[in-house]
Amino acid sequence: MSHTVRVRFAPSPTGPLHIGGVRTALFNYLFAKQNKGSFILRIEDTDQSRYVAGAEDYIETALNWLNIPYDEGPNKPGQYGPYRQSERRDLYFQHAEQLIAKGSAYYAFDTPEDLSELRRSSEAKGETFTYNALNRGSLRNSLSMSEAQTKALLGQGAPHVIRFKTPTGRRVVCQDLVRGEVVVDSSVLDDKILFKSDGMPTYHLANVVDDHLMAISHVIRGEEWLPSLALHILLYEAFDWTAPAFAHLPLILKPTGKGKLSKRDGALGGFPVFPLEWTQGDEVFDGYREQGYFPEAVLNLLALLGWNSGDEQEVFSLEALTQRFDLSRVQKSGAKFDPQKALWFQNHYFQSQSSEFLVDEFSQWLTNQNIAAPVSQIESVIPLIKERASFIKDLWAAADFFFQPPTQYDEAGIKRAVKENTCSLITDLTPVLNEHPWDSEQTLSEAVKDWCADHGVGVGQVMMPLRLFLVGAMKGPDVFQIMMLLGKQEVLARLRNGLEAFQ
RNA sequence: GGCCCAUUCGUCUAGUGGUUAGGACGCAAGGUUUUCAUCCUUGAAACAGGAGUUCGAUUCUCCUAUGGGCUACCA
Repeated sequence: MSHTVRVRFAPSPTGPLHIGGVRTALFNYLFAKQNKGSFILRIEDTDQSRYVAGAEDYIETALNWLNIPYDEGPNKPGQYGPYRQSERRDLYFQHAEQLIAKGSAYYAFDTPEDLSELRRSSEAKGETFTYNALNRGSLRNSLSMSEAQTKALLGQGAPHVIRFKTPTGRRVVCQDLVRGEVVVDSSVLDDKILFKSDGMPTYHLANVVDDHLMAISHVIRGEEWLPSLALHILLYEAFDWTAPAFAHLPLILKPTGKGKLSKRDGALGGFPVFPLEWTQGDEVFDGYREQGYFPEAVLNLLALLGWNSGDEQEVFSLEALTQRFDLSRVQKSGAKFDPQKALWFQNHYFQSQSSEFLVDEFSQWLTNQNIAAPVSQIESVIPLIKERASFIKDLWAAADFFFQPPTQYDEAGIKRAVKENTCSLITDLTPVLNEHPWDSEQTLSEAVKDWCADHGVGVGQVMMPLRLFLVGAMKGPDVFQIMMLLGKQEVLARLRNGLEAFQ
């Protein structure tokens, strides 16, 4: 096939996009880019009752933050607009009527109450009510009524829907790019509503009409749509249209427990489920961006959920993914989300950032926290603590002692470092430090070690309390590096504080 | 219940009709770091079960089990 590749991401603005949706968007984006095609954003807002203000903006912002922008969409119209389904309702109505004219659809006047009553009584008998060829003849629709009756009802403006007249006894063979052949017997399908009584289409109609009208070549969507695939194939047939190619992506599952990942799993498991923070009422849902994840880390971890390159590479830039992505290597089974691996990816990308970038980001963070710190100090500190952090905010925990003296000393550290003779040792060592020219960590280190040797003192007996007094805990980079950065006056002051605390 | 999809270490996964079934995350042990983190080395850890096809099945087929999805005038 040499057709132009056009794919779409078609979320419903009913709330924030979660990472499953983000992954669908990513796979669509990758497929479009690697085939020099177009990535289209279509907003599927046909359910007015579930519409959530702000959700569409959220989708736009999330795609931008992740650096996977669309080529055509609501805010970047191409020649196939509009890109919001609510703005295309006439199109759907025309096409539904077209189907009726062809005998592939019909009007139905059953009320929701009628239908739920039918479902209830079926269930009571241990059966399932299905609106299809078996009973459509005995329900209130244009198939069971005379033409005059139907016309009269329509003329009165009686509430009605348009249903698909599912062909019976068809063995519908669907081709899926990740699953191969999926066969469904059309007799088990029900006559799905295509057009609702509120004047809006359902997903099934809108989706098929739009994908056709927008010249979509490949439909890449979540596995939750696989059961509807046969219906969609039948709809393309009824319209006499060529169906696009389909690929159904495996679902992202909860890290523990059962079922697909959902909104509240994040709070339970301590990891974000959403790319960006989202507030709903008084509930706040965590976002990767707000947690400090880098977009490239999020993209990478999502890409590896349900796809792999076939070799042992796991770290991919967006460019590399665009090169290597392959629909046929998409996994068939659902993937449990692993928050630990997410952290690992973030750490990896954090470590590969330049010091300049980290200095900028950390300076910004400090400013936001109202912590004053000279840039020169930050520049010196970053290389020393970078490998101890995975997020910008971690840098503070790893480096706070560079900017302020310890206000308390870690209990376990005291136990390890402070012995009976510690204070006298440090007291005796102080003049040595005071007289030292403080020219390099090398000579400083030699001076302290020589002193230890001269006095028959184990180096550890001195190093441990030095660290504790300077840092406040048994952590951090090399003690002499810390001393050089802090400067003689500050070091001596902290040692005095320490001595006071433990004398 | 019905329909559809799936099933390799705890998790994400590679893989083949004959392999010591490979990697990554996590975990454990050791080493480096006179601290912590990093890093390095090593280790434990899997083909859901049963039939069948075959000289031989983790690989192919069927059944069972388990998991997942769908079953709305939601998408």
